Amino acid sequence: MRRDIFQAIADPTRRSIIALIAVQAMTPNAIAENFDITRQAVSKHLRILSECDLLKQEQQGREIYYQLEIDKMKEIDQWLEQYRQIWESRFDQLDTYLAKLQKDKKQ
Amino acid sequence: MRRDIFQAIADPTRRSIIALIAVQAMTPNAIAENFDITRQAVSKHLRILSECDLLKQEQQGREIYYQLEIDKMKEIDQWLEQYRQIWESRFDQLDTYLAKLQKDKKQ
DNA sequence: AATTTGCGAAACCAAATAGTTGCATATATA
DNA sequence: TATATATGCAACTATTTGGTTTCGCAAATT
Repeated sequence: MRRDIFQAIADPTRRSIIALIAVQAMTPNAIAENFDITRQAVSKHLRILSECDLLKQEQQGREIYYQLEIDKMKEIDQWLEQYRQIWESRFDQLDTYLAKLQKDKKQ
Repeated sequence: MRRDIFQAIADPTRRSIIALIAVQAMTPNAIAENFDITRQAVSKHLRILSECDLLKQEQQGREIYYQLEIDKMKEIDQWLEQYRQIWESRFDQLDTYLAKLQKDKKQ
């Protein structure tokens, strides 16, 4: 079973859960109140998010508080870095122009 | 059919295709040479990436050059922004500490 | 003109996904 | 002690996904 952060954030419900938890740690029941799906479905999302280390748990009696592991989000940022370099570069447009010249040459 | 950029980058093959095309525009055949799947499978990935405006096409005779629409990648960056604010903030640790105090109070 | 090449579309398939219901268990509370 | 609550897990289901093979078409090549 593939389980990485990109697959984790692919689901819109999971992105909403991440946004919720980013503000403050919450229990599965409290989270589920914000969605139209069952608590069990939320629990499965929490498991998926936990499996790729996006969440950490803290048990408080019979309640479990889920909290966002914000550092893990940096992985996406790191992946984006290579593309950020492209769009921030002023040579960007030049490259495109050169590629077009290359293609036109073939015609 | 759901089709957004987060679902598009969820697949590792598609992320590789994005990385390839980021360097220079390529034809489906040329892209497929880099993978162990059929050209048709690559074509389906290209369609998915195109459907969420991550790629643009340029026809050159019977060849089609696919190019990365780098601006679209900024959407991910924008989504990350809210979390970047969290991890870059020095109040980050304070918030966590306050949340813990809150929870401990309940015990 | 006949053939090869580059491509997309369609039909099909196995596996993964996101949801459900039902259940077991541990902790609070009456 | 009996009951209510919070949670995770398992079994099941419909849909989506990522791949395949087969096909048709248009552009290049012979």
